[in-house]
Amino acid sequence: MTSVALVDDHELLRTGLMAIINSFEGFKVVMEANNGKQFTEKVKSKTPPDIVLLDITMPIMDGYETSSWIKANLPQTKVLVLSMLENDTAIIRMLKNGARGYILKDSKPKVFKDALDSVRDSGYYINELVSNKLMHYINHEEVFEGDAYALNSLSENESTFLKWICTEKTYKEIADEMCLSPRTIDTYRDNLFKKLDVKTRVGLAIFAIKNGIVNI
Amino acid sequence: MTSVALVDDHELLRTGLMAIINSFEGFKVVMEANNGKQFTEKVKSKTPPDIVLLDITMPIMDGYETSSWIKANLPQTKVLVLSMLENDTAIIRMLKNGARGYILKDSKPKVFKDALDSVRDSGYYINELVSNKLMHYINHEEVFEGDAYALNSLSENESTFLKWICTEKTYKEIADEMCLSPRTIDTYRDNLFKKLDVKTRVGLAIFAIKNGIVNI
DNA sequence: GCAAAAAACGAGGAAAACACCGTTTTTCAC
DNA sequence: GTGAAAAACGGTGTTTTCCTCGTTTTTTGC
Repeated sequence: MTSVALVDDHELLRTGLMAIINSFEGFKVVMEANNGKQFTEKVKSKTPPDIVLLDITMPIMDGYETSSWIKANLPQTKVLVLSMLENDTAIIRMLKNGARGYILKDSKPKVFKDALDSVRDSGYYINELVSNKLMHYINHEEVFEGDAYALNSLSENESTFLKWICTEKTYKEIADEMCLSPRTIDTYRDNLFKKLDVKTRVGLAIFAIKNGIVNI
Repeated sequence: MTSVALVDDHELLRTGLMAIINSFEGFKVVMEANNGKQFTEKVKSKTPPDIVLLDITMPIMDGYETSSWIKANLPQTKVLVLSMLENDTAIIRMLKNGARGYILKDSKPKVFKDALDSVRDSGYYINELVSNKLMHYINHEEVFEGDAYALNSLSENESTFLKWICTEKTYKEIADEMCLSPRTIDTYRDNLFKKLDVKTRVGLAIFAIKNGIVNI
């Protein structure tokens, strides 16, 4: 019997998933959590699950962090990402953080079953989504290195700044909110322009939303 | 037996929901659709369902349109909204378009059951989310009128403009793309600032993304 | 402790965004 | 075809954003 944990902030989706998974031969849901933080706490007092079904966009501790944590602390546990995000950076970043497979929330149940089977049996689920990104990654490593690395290397302040970016505040007002000089905010912006390869504040906002740094 | 249709583009969520609903005493899922358009076609050859569980964000024909269509064409069918969107405009707009209740996708199954029961028995499900918005709406009708109406009344050009807003192009470049004078683009922007009650381009971009006018 | 790297800060200027004054052209009901 | 409404357009000035030249302070590796 393969044990599965569900980590997703949508309780209704979790309930549905649990029904589906428990109906699959050989799988059983043994743990649920609203976010990564809650998972790390719950798993302390339990046997780690074989597979973690992990969402990316979650409050408090998101999927990126959670996957890294699992990779470092629960070497026997395999992460299967279940997300709405379909963009290159999110996929590559999760794979780099130790995920064994990546499926979209609007997949068919058949795909879902295949993914679980494959992760259990071979340790990985390589679908077209993942293989395409991997191929592209091999051929354009520099680009993804820059992008995915940047996403991983965002400092606490830069993440906070990106949240403020997605508001109507001016940079001066953001500086006040973050208790920093406007000039420092300028530096943050210019660094992020380079890191994320965008040229305007709108570009930053779109990036932040696309990658789940802010939830709107 | 109350018949239920599921209209949502996330197949996995639909499968889970179906399992949950069929486990409820007295409810049965009789129809599924990926979007509003598919629903309107499927329902032609069938008995209309008693309740439609309707998502907002969908390709081709979204929840707003679908709810209006149901209101006009299937007077016996009651719409219960199941969405991720928690913003005032979306809720008010769906209620105006005939929805009988509005629950979030991260609700607990208990809430979900209550909502279905209530819509079946009394025709409505008034939870805190809805009653708060309704109360606020009563007291600030002009505001919501403006907001919800604006969303409905965006012209073709304004929608196109909002798509360009979510890029890194300058207004001058947008003017070129849309074959209009920069001055006209200025007018579009100023009108939308008033209509949507925002002050900056970032505000416009967030609004466009939040309300599904652009898909990122 | 010391050099290197990273973070925070400063001044000044060009470009874009925003605000306010408007006019001309097009559309459309009557 | 006429008047009203909507759409497109113009000029000017302020504020914000973006860019370029930096310096000072703090953190980090050795």
